[in-house]
Amino acid sequence: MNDRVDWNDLRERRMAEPGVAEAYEATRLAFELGQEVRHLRERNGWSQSQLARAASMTQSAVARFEAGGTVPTLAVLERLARALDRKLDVKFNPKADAA
Amino acid sequence: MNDRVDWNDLRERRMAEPGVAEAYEATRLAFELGQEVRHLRERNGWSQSQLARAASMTQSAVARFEAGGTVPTLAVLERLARALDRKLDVKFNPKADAA
DNA sequence: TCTGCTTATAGCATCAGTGCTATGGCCTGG
DNA sequence: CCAGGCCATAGCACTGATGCTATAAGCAGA
Repeated sequence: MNDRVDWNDLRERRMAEPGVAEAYEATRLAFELGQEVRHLRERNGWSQSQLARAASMTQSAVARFEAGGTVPTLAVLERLARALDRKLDVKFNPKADAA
Repeated sequence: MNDRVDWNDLRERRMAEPGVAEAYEATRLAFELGQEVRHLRERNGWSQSQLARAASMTQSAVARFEAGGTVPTLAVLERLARALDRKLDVKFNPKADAA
């Protein structure tokens, strides 16, 4: 879906930067969250515009987010979760027993 | 420990604003995360400075965060998780079966 | 009491995420 | 062929989160 995208490059370049191993994780997380949201949204048969409305944001913001174009804010994630009728969970789990 | 703090006020006022129910959640989450980190940190017998070093940030940033002064970024949470030898988990769980 | 370590805040600069608006490309149904 | 809906991006302004530096207060311990 994103072949000539520009953010893929951006992301890859970001994750390649030296000493940014942690940032890499954040970027990866952002990407995964984006995919999850897209998944949930499609599961509900909603368009980006609809989700946007439900989450008090714009279609462009949703697109940007789903594409992993930015590392989302907790506030945004919260709104999306609400819109998707989910519960946003953020926690520090022991490495071993991953969730 | 934060009696004459200023952020408590700030936070409370934030959460009181009308139509900011979602933002409220984010603020609350930030607060809880701050407490959790503080807890973990103290459990390890570390000072804010030490944690800061380990997480590539400054003592002031850690203090601000622990006090719930700001809604943290995923990047920061990620770094803190690493420093505390934890795994940052962010997910959209079904409301019913809370985590 | 002076020293040193710890936490709480304050400014200030900078960067990144969001909102908003506007396209462009794609597809599908008139 | 045109209209309309959907998604990907762009450009711009604004706001908020961080980093950095410096300082004040509280608390030992020498």
